[in-house]
Amino acid sequence: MSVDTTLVKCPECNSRNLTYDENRGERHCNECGMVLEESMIDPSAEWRTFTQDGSGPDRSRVGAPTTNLIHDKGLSTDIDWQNKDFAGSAISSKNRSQLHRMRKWQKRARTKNSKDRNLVEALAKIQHICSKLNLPKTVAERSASIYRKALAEDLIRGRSIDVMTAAAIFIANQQMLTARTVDDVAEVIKANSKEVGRAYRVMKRKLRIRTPPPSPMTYVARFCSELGLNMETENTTRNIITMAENAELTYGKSPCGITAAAMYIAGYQTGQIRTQREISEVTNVTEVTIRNRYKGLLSHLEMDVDL
DNA sequence: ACACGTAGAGAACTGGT
DNA sequence: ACCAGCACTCTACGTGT
Repeated sequence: MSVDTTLVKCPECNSRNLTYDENRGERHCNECGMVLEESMIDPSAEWRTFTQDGSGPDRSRVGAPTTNLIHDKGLSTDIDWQNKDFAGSAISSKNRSQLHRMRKWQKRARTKNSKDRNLVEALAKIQHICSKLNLPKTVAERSASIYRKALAEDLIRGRSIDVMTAAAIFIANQQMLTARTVDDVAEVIKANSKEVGRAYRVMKRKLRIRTPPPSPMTYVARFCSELGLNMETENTTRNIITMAENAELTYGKSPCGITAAAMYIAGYQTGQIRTQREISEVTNVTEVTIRNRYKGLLSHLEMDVDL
């Protein structure tokens, strides 16, 4: 997290107190919690430096950086479509047909086997889904790398590319704490979230990938913003979650459920009341679960609230 | 409209065999 | 590899304010 004071003011409350969160690719206001921009430019380094300690201004750049998002990592050669030679003058008709054949074979050689073709399709899909979800490029890159591993381990065959790309993206999202839910990812590819969840678990197990256990805290900024809750309520929500985690009330429970319940309680404490229905719609947690969770929180934590 | 509580189903994890 | 038991959430419903 870095605080950026040079840019815009919050359109909601005119505060200049804005925070940019690299992981989420979001800028939000610290006063009112408004999310200002959701798909910002990923600021992370895209090329390496060649100085001794790896820092410093000497950023040598030879060619484009390699990327997991192009199936051959962007390292292949393209033959220009123009029938011009290096000096720009036209190529004779004799050589033109040869060039045409070369282009054709170059294209075929680039995507030579079924795995390559699968990868080409999957990588395009990953970029599409990530952009729909406003996920930063770092997440897309990581998803691509996970998908490559899955393909190498033969986990894709017999499963839908859509679902497997979604699963890879969800793993990356969990690792980078970007606060998207399985439902979010599944919705883009119009798949059942249970399928995506299943693929997600299979992938994690077979590739021995570990993701940090999701904390309810991850979703606070996003859900509070979507519910139009101010900073006071958001901070109160965080306090409640901290207490719940310290009291070990969160293990084995759905993190969104805890977040939902904490927001519900926080609303009554600060006067920014949202109905269970409203919270349910934003968090995708049923009202029943919100009730069960907030009852549990209230009975185990000492809080002064009248609901 | 909102909140509450319950019953049954289903998915996922664990531990046993 | 299969199965039973477990805690949790969801759907669907009736009831209460």
